[in-house]
Parts: sequence; structure tokens; C-alpha cells
Amino acid sequence: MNYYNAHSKLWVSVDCIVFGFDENRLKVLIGRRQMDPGRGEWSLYGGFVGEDESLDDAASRVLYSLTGLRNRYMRQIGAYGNVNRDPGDRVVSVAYYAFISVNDYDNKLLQKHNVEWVDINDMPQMYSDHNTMVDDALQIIRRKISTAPIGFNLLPSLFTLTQLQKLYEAILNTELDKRNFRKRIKEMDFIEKTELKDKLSSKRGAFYYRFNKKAYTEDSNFKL
Amino acid sequence: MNYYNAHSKLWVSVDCIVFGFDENRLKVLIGRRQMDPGRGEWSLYGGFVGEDESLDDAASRVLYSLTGLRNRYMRQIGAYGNVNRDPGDRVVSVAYYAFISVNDYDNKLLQKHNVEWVDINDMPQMYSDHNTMVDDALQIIRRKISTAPIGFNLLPSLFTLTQLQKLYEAILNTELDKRNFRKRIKEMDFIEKTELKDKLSSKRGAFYYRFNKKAYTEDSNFKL
DNA sequence: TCAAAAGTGTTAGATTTACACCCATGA
DNA sequence: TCATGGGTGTAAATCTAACACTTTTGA
Repeated sequence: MNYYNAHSKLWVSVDCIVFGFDENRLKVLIGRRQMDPGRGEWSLYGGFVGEDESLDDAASRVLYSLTGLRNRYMRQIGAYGNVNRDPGDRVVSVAYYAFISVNDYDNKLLQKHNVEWVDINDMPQMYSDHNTMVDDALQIIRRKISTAPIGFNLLPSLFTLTQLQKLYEAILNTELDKRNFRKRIKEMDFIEKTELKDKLSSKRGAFYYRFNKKAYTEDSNFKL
Repeated sequence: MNYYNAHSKLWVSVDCIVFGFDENRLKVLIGRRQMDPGRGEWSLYGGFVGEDESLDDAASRVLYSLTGLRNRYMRQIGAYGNVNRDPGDRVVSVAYYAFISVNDYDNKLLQKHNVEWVDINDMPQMYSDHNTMVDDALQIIRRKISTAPIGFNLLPSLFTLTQLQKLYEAILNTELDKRNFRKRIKEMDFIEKTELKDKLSSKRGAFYYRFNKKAYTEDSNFKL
């Protein structure tokens, strides 16, 4: 096992862009960096990749240590490898984004890690190239959200159509027509109406819907 | 500069998927691996990332050493980081794809590196996770080719509309309607008709067109 | 003169967009 | 009773897809 010793090794880290949907806004979990260099700067949450863990596993571990959540919707964005991207030393970072439902997170953990939800429209300047990572993540999810049923990962398992629409509006940064939106939802039979109603946001109450993952297959067509 | 010494470092490599368009087929440059482990297996061309070069620079260097070409259209696909992906040792690899025009390459270099053009429909089993990388690259370019003017990078600077259509058909793996295709081309004024004709592939001759990069702006809409 | 590729418009169907009012309920 | 958000259908406009013949020219 001495095949590659002639070559240099690099530090490899993962950074997580944790998206949440709250108060009709798309938000990202960021915090103040707790180590040098860059202590105190706004930063994504990340960690180094160990010898014996895959990139995906490292990203899951980082998400778990931050939120206590496992098996969330999580995808790689890409690798960031400019020589001087990290002021501390040469580090290649692989960025991931994750979708969580804001009901799912433990408020104490957030305080413990000193992170908070920040509206994507109000991102402060962040450490290293973290702003670029968030911009790239947004570009990816804006494209993907309209052609794959991934938005549900940002909502509770029961949600109203108004919530779903507001989610799309927040991510795509547009207004959508209520009737056209609902027309399209109705065509997708893997989005199932339940008999339950949400009575919190209106007097009349709105039916809860549910995304049926099993009913959704690759040949179902999802288009919003 | 001793911030990160507590963490382990990993080998990081880049692998290049070099696409070319020849004989109306989309092809990839692959060769027989010339080092252990896996000597003799089909493989993408790659190299390790040095301490003092960015990922993008490493990919450009690898493309240059393979083809003698610089400043080609080249984009990252993503990072591949399963623990056992490389039989030699733990290596994280960042895959890139590049588009070159087959007129542009030096046949001797290809022989020297022992690589050849292989039709994407006839890919053999390759070393490590290289087949996955090619599949992922294909997925990305199939999506991208229809919404961004990148296909021209696979053609000579002067090309006929039939060539362009065959290119799209090869990449998308479909047949396109000639009249509808040309109708759409005509709407894009950054694809310019020249007065020159290609007399090689027909007696009548077909007008050469040219992609005017400067005339194309972000708000031009490209849709094929 | 004929084979082979270049070039050219129209129409039906499908999709998308715009748009406004009634309903149910708790306060 | 009224304010608030929930829920519903239609028609015009746009976009997409299907389709066949004439032209040019070198062999």
C-alpha cells in the first residue's frame, strides 16, 4: 500500500448548508466560527474528513452533530479547491446542502453550537468562500425544486397547499398563481389530500396534504 | 500555520472526462492505466492535486498534458469520496469534464498516452468509480446542453447546421426535427450565418455558421 | 440524370398564463 | 357580521410537435 507516497496529501473538509423554511422564508443555519483562524466570523458549519469515512458520511456526521438529525435529504454541491481559500492552510472543502424541517430541530442544540437561522436574502459576509457555496447551493436547488419532489423535505410531513406554495415562492423568489399551482398539485397523485385540517392559520381551516414517497416513482412526472 | 495538524490529510486527485464529437457520435477519451494498482484497466486520465495548485488548475494541467490544449471548456462534476473507491489507497477524486473539438487534438499525443476515443454508448468497464463519473457527466451535459450554449465547444469554430443538429442528437440520444431545429437556431442571433460553405459532406454545400460568444449574453435566451 | 444532402412554412394540439368570486369559520 | 385565509374554472395566448417537398450540384 505505498502506491501514492510520491504525492502530497491535503486536508479535506466538508461544509454543510442547512436549509430550513420558516415564517415563509428560506433560511440557512450559520454561526460564529469558534476556532482560529477566523474566530468570530460568520461561517457555515463544517468539519474535517477522516481517513476512514466517506465524504457523504462526513457530511452526515457534521449535520448530525449540529442538529441531532440523521438521514435527511442531503446532496453534494461540489468541491472548492482554490489554494488560498482558507486563511489557515491549504484545505479542499466539499460543500453539501441539507433540507430539514424546522419543527425537527432541537433549539438547545442550536444555542449550544451558536448558530442561527438567517434568511437567504440577508446573508452576511462569511468566512472563506462560504458565500459562494451558499450561492451555488441556491442555484442548484432553484433548478432542482421544479423538477424533483424535494421541497417536501423542508416541510412537516403534513402540510397545507398554501404552505407548499409559499415554500416555492420563497425558493424561486417569485409569486405563483394560486389556482394554477393547485391545478398542478392535483395532477400529481403522490401528493395526497388527508382528512385532517390545519386550523392554526385560518378560521376555516386548510386540508393537510402528504407526500407519498412510495407512490412517487421515477416515471411520475413532477413539474411545478 | 499549525491550525489543522490534529486532522488527517488525504490524497486528492482530479479525473478528466474529455468529450469529443466525431462521426456523429459523442466520444470520451480513455486509455489503459499505466500504473499500479489496476495497471492495464480502462481508465480516465487523471492526476494528483499538488499542494500549490487549485483543483481547477490541476484539472487544466491534466487536460494539457493529455491533449496539449489549454483554456478549453471545462467544468467540475463533483467529488468522489468513498473510502474504498480506489484500490490503491484512500484517495478523494474530483471529476471534471472537458469539451474539445476533435480537429484540435494531436494524434501523436493520443498514441503516446495510449488513449482512444470511445463512443459513450460503448463504454467498457473502467477502473475504480470512473464509470459512475462518466454517467454523472453525461447527466449534467444532457441537462446543460439544452439551456446553455456549450455545445459549440465540441465543434470547429465554423460548423453547419446539420453538424450542430447531429451533435444534439448524439448527446441527447434522440432524433430532432430538422425544420423545428433550424427555426430555433434562426431565432438566436448569436449563431451567425457566414458566407462560407462546407462542400465536403454534400454536393450542394451547406452554409457554415459561427457562434458569436460576444453577442451571447446572460439575457440572451438559449433553448434547444 | 440521378442520388444525396440542404433548405424551407403551416397547422393542430398541448401547455401555459391570466384572471375574480364564493365559502367557512372564529372572534 | 365581518375579516381572514381557503378553495375553485374558463378562455386567450403561447409554445410545441408533426409533417413533405423543392433545390443544388458533382459524379
